[in-house]
Amino acid sequence: MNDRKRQVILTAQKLFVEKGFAATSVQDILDEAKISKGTFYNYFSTKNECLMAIVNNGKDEITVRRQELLVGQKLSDKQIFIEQISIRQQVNRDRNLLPIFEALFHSGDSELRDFAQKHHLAELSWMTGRLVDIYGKKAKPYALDCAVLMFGMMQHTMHIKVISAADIVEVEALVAFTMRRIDTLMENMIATSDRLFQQEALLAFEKINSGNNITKTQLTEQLQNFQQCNENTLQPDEKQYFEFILEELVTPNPRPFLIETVTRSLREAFTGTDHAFEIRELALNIGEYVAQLKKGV
Amino acid sequence: MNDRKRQVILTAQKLFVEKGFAATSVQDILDEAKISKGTFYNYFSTKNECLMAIVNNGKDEITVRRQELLVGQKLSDKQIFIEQISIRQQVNRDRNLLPIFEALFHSGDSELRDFAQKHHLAELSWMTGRLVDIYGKKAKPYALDCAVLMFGMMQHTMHIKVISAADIVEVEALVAFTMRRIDTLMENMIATSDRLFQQEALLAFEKINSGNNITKTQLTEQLQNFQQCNENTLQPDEKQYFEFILEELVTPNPRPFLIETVTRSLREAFTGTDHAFEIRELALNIGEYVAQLKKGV
DNA sequence: GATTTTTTTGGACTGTGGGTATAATATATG
DNA sequence: CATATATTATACCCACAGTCCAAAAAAATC
Repeated sequence: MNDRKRQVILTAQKLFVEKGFAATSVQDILDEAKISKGTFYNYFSTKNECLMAIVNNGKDEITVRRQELLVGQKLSDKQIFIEQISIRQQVNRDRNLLPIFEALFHSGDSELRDFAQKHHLAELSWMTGRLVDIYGKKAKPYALDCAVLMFGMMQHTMHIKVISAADIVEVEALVAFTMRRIDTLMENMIATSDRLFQQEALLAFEKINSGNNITKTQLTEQLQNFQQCNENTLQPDEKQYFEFILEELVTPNPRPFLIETVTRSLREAFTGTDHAFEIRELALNIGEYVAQLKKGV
Repeated sequence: MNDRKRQVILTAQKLFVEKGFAATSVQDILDEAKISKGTFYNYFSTKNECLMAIVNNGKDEITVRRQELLVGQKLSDKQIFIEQISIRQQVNRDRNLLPIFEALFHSGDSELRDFAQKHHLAELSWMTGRLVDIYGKKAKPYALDCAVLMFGMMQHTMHIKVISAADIVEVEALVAFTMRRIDTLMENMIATSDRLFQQEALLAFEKINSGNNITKTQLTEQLQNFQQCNENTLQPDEKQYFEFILEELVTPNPRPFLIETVTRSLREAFTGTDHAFEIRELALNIGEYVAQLKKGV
């Protein structure tokens, strides 16, 4: 993805936040981004595709930040989970993605609907896994139910808060409140063996979230490529991050923890710069590879 | 509302169910209902207004059927509540109102948004009141929270069931499942004094649901009017319903229970006939008046 | 039955917005 | 310099919401 295209995405995002998706015409985007119609339709084949790019962009941001939150923490830490959930709500709110995202579901366009559904199910699948991390193996048969319930409670409570309250919604307090509800529900559901979704459904969900595999070769190539392209502009200390990660990757037994920590620092160093996008994409792939590493062990 | 307009509403509804709101053009409605553009825009000033008429129509149906369920039952009966909730889900599903309704929220049009919000808040307000009926006075501070949570859980679970399951969703089982969750949550929230919405919010909600007042004069006029208009076509036993209700209304102390029972029978007798619409409107007003009666006592 | 009023008709017309097509121009790449 | 690719500007097509209006049909009124 080139700079120009990114610029267009950011412009479109800004307009969608301000005016809403439906109310923003392609012409508005052209005027604001100062590009011609031809260029726009060179980047995106439809207005919908532009929207999907924005949503994907937000999704990447969420994924990376969630990975980073877990660096050096226990998977069973409830507070971390609360923060991970909050990230989603915050990013969605900052970018006004909530209404946009919801609009996808109910748009006549089946392409958009499928896209939204896939994202939604991926989120539920992730939540289900995390709930098992937190409540342990005995929670597994009820985790999908609880994830669905939790998502519904949060989403709706947020919605009502937004439309009924004058004051700003404290996302993390809201998530924590919902989490306390899940504490109660999970215990009760285990005790009474009461659930709605069958194990089969869970399996179908698991498939969805199997991320894109990435090989060591692909990853090192990406890193080296970035290094070379920016050889002259990179600060010496910034270069060190790359060198360390590359060295660690070729080690017979790369240490996941170290890679994660350094990657996080790397991303922090580049936040707000012109390279933020590319670095995030790198971080995403590094995270993906590290996850594979951990699974392999 | 004349017959023709009703016919148009039903046709539009059918098309919206089949193709979705956005994907149905006004022209489609004209063709299907075999009316001209002029007529359509004589009835509704916009396509949105047509949609709102459909939604209101569904709402009336729900309200009347909910009233009828309570005839001769205790307000605290949990099963009745479950059925009342199920009615909403069923009517919405039959008429495909769910996606339509949700689409309103996220449409660029602020008029539609307000309309949807008002309906939504009214539903929450109703649920809040019913939860107090069921769990008693001590539940009052937590009833709004629980209503919001319950709505969110149901809506979302339904959504996931629909998009993930091949089999038909058993609405009532789903509602009952959610109700068991609320049993647990309510008890726990009371025990821990844990809630999110403040009392003020609840007061604001209560205002919304204060129905339209109706006077005894207005009601009797409506009843007599219908009687006269259909003097020749009404069966003798059908006439008896009207006569009884009218007599009971002028009594110094009308008995709510009797009026409700007879009204229900009246509506059943007319279900599926050409007068179903008008009778439902009458039943709605009778229910409203009876509610006032009960409050006064 | 004639007259007036209301409703309906159907088509022409406007404006907006998504998307296509294309010839000319600019920018990079080798 | 030459060739490939990206960008621009503009005109154009189509679908659709909504307006306008004069004529026809239907209903109400006398």
